[in-house]
Amino acid sequence: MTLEVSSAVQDYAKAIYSLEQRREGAAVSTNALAERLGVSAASASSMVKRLDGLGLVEHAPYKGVVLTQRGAKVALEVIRHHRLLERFLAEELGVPWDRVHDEAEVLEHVLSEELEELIAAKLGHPTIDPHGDPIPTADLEIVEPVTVAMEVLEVGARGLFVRVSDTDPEMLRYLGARGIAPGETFEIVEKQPFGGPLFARFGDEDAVHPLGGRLAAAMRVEVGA
Amino acid sequence: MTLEVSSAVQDYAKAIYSLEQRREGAAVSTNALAERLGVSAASASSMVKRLDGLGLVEHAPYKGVVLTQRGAKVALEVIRHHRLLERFLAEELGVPWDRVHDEAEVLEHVLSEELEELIAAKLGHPTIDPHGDPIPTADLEIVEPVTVAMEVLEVGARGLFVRVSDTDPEMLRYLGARGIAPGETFEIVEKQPFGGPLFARFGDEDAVHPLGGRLAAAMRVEVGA
DNA sequence: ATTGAAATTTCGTCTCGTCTAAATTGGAAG
DNA sequence: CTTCCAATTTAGACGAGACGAAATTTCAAT
Repeated sequence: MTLEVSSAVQDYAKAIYSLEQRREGAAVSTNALAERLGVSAASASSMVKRLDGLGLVEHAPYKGVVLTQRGAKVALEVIRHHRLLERFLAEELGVPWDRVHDEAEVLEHVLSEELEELIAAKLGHPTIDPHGDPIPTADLEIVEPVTVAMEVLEVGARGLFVRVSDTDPEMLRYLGARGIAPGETFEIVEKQPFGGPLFARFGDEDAVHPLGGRLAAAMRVEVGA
Repeated sequence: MTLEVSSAVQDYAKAIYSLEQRREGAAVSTNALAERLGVSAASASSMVKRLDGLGLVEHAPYKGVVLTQRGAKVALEVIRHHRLLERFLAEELGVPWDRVHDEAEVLEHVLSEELEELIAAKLGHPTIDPHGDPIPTADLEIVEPVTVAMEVLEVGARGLFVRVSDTDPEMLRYLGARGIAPGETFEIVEKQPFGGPLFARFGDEDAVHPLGGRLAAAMRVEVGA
């Protein structure tokens, strides 16, 4: 068995963590993991065995995988690095928000703990990244806010646009070009039937933006207020 | 033959470049390379073959290795990353100068060209790093200033402390604790015989500092007023 | 209960970068 | 001109991480 928590191991831990979130804590299938990471099912399967050997996951063969305490710690450490870096790149270096994800994806694995701390301090210990994703604290606590997809809302709903997936640059550029970012309040002014687009006003702007398809699914909001 | 310029390949190119500098352009021996990188001679030998296959070096078996144009470009790109990062870490994040080297050593391999440019711009396109080493320009030109080791100087010599190796944190902490950094003028006030230490005054301070052994060898200076 | 498709794992192989041990070469000293 | 030593290269192996193909398991549908 191996002893090192390599970049690859970190990526697997992060992916499992993220898939566990989505599936409400249920075991993560090898296939889902493979797809998420863009590797073959065979690769994911053998890597899962390694993670098990490292004590980072519980693996019930053919039944999926669940992070252990230690595995979650590895994942949250990398996620903290990733989101702090995204925030840092956006805020201190002016990297456009549709590109911070890819940059952070490689930097996250080589960020030392000292540098992590210096960056966090410089930013004033932020709690969310540019896409609205929460940043785990230094002792790896994280609060996932309860949100719903924008697409489920009905006309008249008001709320706060909270977060959006950081993985699709296209989508982020689209939102960015229209000045729509997490932190804005909104109101649904119209909704087309049969899963059609909805139309929303953001902040105190007059403009009404059509939101449909994958976009309305990716945008997470807090309702009420 | 392989096609990728991996981190390892970059490290070898960088090491060869640095050893070529030291040996005034002469071919670099496999042994010197191995020692520099902390790997076995066998590893260096096989890697040299790969670099040759990649067109990054000319390898005359048993005679040593010389960087090609392409190889030098790879080396200078990494050196630019390294030194820009050192400067950035020191200036923007307050990393102590004896630690910037190790941080930069890993970050240099994952820095994108966009980020490199943003960092350079933010720093105002600096030409030297915190240890006084010149930073290659964006089109990879570099000017190595002509310097001599401080240890060869005689009493009465005046000049400018220009650079010091970034690889020995101990040494850097020692100098830092005494407020001695590249950019300071100095004057030699005393020199002990038989390769003994010399004594120098820096800047407009009154304090006289003894400098001997590896320290006086590592400090590079420009002489003459 | 049986069967068949889908998910998963196993098997054998590949590249990268390292190692040790063994073979080879070059050059200096006699 | 030989001999011998140090430097170098070759040979063989390994671990990490990936792959495709083949075997296995699960599970839903009959």
